[in-house]
Amino acid sequence: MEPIRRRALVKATIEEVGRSGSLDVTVARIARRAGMSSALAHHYFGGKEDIFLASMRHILTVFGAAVRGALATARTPEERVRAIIRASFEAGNFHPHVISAWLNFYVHAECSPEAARLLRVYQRRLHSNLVHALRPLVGDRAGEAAEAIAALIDGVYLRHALRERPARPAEAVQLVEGHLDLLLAGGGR
Amino acid sequence: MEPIRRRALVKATIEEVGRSGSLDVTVARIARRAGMSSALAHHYFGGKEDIFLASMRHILTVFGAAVRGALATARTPEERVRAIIRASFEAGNFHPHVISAWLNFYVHAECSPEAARLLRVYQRRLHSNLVHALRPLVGDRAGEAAEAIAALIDGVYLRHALRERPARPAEAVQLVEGHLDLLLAGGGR
Amino acid sequence: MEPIRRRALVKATIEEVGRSGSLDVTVARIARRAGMSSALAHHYFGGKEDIFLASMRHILTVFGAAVRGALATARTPEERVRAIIRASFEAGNFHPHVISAWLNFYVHAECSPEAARLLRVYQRRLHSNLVHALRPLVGDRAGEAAEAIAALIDGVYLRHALRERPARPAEAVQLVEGHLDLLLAGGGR
Amino acid sequence: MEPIRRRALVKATIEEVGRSGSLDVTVARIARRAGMSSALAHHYFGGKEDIFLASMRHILTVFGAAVRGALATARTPEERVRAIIRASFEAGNFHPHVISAWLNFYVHAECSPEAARLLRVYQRRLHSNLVHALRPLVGDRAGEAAEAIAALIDGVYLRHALRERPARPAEAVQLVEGHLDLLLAGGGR
DNA sequence: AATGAATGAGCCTTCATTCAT
DNA sequence: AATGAATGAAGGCTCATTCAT
Repeated sequence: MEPIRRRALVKATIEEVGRSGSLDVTVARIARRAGMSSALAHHYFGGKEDIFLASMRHILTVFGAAVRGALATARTPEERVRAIIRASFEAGNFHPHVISAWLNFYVHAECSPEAARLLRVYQRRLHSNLVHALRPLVGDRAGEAAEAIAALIDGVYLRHALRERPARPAEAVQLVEGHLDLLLAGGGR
Repeated sequence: MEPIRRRALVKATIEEVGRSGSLDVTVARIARRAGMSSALAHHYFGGKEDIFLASMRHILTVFGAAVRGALATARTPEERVRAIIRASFEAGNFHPHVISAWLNFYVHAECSPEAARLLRVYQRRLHSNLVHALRPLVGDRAGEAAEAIAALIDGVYLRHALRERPARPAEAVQLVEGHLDLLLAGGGR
Repeated sequence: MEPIRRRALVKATIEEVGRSGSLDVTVARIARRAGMSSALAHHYFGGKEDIFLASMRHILTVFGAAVRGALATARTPEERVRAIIRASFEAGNFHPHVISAWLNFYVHAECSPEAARLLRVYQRRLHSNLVHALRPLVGDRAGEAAEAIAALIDGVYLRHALRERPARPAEAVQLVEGHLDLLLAGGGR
Repeated sequence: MEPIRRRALVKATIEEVGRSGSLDVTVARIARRAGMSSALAHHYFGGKEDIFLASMRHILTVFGAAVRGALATARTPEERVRAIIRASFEAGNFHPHVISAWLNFYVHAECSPEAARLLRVYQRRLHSNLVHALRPLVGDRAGEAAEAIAALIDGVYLRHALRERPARPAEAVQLVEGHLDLLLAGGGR
């Protein structure tokens, strides 16, 4: 039972946070959407913060899996970079509720050490993946390039959280790949 | 007294929200930091939400003034774009507390219509400034280019909110201008 | 549990309002007298106003039941009128706390639409009962007669709310029946 | 200045209490309607309760004056009784706001000793006036008769407080005089 | 495994009241 | 005579959390 309940709660949390656009959702609401009592939610997780952390972990895990999956089929360095970008805006990750929940958790990291830790892990992995893929393409400037692409990805997420639904993954990808195109075209020398 | 008190409250709000990295700060805390009772804070503003909106308005006003000031001395289109970028990361705007408060208000706009309205005004103005400056440089692609630069600016802000203090305006500017450099170098053709 | 708690709260409300002679009683006081936390009171009712309305509804229900019960055993029109009068001052209704609570709710109806609605229902039912019983006795003048008796009942209640305890049902009945006696004696012609 | 300000406040209080149908009106509102600051209201009266008491005193004074005036022109005992009844529903007293304020103060007496004292004075005077006028008409039964008429007057007031505006003095008088008519017609023997 | 029952803690907000000017 | 400025106190309400069943 436990894993089923936990999954249901995580899903409900993302939906509820995503819908309301705020972490000020009651445990009772989340539990109700997950089809159980709030007492049970507390039983399976320690408390509200733990539910949030589990949800954040889930979002980051899904994201990581998407990147890993995309990287597996990439053959060239350039393909690897594009794979990371595309994975970032894949349907599963780029759903309005998920975007909003992601942003809320992101901000929540400012006052939750554990959330900050999770986020740093994600950022470091993304950065390392990007650097690894970019090095053969731009050499020493891989670090800055990775930083710019990561910022661009986060910025696009941020701006989508406020936009009217639904999100347009294709546009998002194009915007970030536009930067990559410039980088590869002009940056060769 | 009223303008003095209001200014003090806005300043205290930004500081308190910035420090804690969350909008879950009590009116009492804000008022205490501003050196008054919470009753007085409610007297001068209507309530908590109004204090937040006034603070957000203040941040956006300061930002707008910085951009306007920077634009005033720019002579060429390229200088105009760089002026906007630099103004975005000017010391006054790019203070850790301000960054954090800005981000929190940004997210708050997801569930506050008035905050959303304020944000849209800021976004539209930034976009229009960028497009106006970019058109002579990249022609039809000014719209996309503006979108990318704006996303980059927001992304850098977002990532700085999580970083350990203090912020590094110079690095931030360089990151965004790096994109502009690529754009202008590769966009000639 | 719910019905038990609700009953306890209604009872405590009437007692507390009756004792203090005012609706300015805190939910906490009411809840404490009912043996629970104020949070639970808010849980079972929506808020203070709902607690008041439920209490008013209870008073009017008890009153209505008393009248219905008394009418059931009345054989003649005159007995019906006297039954209504006596039921109005029956021990259950004419308890000092109940009188005071009733009066407070009555006045509260001036600024609470739902309370006003409840009161109108009670008034209309009382009026209709009286008219129905009086018609065979005074014909066309049943309407005015009902109005006078109702006003007399309310006036006696009002004046008892201020009196030192305890109430004297017998005197109250006699006062109203005195009017009825005059009506029936002089109204023959 | 003082008497002018006090009069203005009393008038504003009756209007404000009458309009809202509740004593839960802020001193600030009352003062604003009276065209002054709430601080000044506190200066002239000791506090909120004193403003209420002065307003109540004013209502009772006006009422008393109306009765005295009416009694002055009455020649026979019966005329005296009718004079009292008519004075009770005179335009000045029977204005919707005044009725509502009167009722609110009446109920307030349940938890304000001084208000209770004022009310008792009014009640005693009314009772004594009625008894004095009724004695020549109904002898020993003057006490009960006075009680009934007083209850009827209060009841009519009470019921008018809830009614839709405007009040109908004529109907009110007729209702109470109807009782008197019965009393004099049937009570002679 | 699951929940209804229950509460302590805390926050926003209101308002009568005071005081310096 | 008059008021703007200021606050302490208090109340309604919410909610995360606990616990007995």
